[in-house]
Amino acid sequence: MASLGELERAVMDLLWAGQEAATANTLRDQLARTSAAQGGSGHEGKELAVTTVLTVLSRLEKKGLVERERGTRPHRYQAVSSRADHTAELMHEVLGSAPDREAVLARFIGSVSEGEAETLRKLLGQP
Amino acid sequence: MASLGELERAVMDLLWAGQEAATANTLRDQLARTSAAQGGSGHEGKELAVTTVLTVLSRLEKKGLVERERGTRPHRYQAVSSRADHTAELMHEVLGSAPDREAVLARFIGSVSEGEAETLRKLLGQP
DNA sequence: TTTAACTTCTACGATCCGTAGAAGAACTGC
DNA sequence: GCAGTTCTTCTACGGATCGTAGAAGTTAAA
Repeated sequence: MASLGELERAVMDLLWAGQEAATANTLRDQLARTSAAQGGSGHEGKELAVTTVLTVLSRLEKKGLVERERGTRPHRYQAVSSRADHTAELMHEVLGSAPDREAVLARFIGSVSEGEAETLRKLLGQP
Repeated sequence: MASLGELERAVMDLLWAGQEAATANTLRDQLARTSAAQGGSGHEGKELAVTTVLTVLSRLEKKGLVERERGTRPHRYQAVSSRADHTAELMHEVLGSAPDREAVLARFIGSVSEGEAETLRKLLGQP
């Protein structure tokens, strides 16, 4: 139950990019600008209705990806976890469904760049 | 475009498990047996119509996960790549969409079991 | 207290997936 | 060669998810 739609993903990207919690209106404007100019993948320069953004935010909330402050008047929304955390979690999810985890890891490592391999070695440290 | 439905996944699991290419009928029977007894997740003991299996196989073929021998009379189907390869590819796909790959890897490594960390060290070898 | 901003409810069309019947194509035994 | 059987393709429907947004209800501001 982890897959996101195109607009849902665009919204998450904005929430992950900004450090502050955002309102639906802010997000709507950012979506309108994010953005024809950028190489943004898909959801660019659309003038969306605010209700559209609110619906998407509600769905993201139900999925546990977003939380909102209900206290403030324009509710403020923010990502529950960082993009890196979320992505890493997704990777574990994908990996977890395999009965041959070690084989998967082997293939995975096999096609990682040398730079990243180096990073991984550092992260793994000594036994 | 990588996510699979429940039945699609069950079929892939069978194709990945068996080493030989299988026919729709074989798969149908295996699906009927794979199986109430097993802890199979979801798609168990259903008596499916063969056309149902064929439809699913066609969809998997369109997605590039399965290929079929059209020459033989009952067409024979097999997975294009091993489960491990496919899963590793999926992991790369998930990772690839992130601008902060190293951060993701860090989180990922952070929540890997010690046994797997050991495996990873071996796989990475020396610089 | 009227109005403006904001949220919730409801809904519709598109796509995807599980499911399968109907119709068409090919093989097999006579 | 023909009839019956087997197999494939085409078409379709119902449920779920997602993009999209109007209508109605609620709260804050003037």
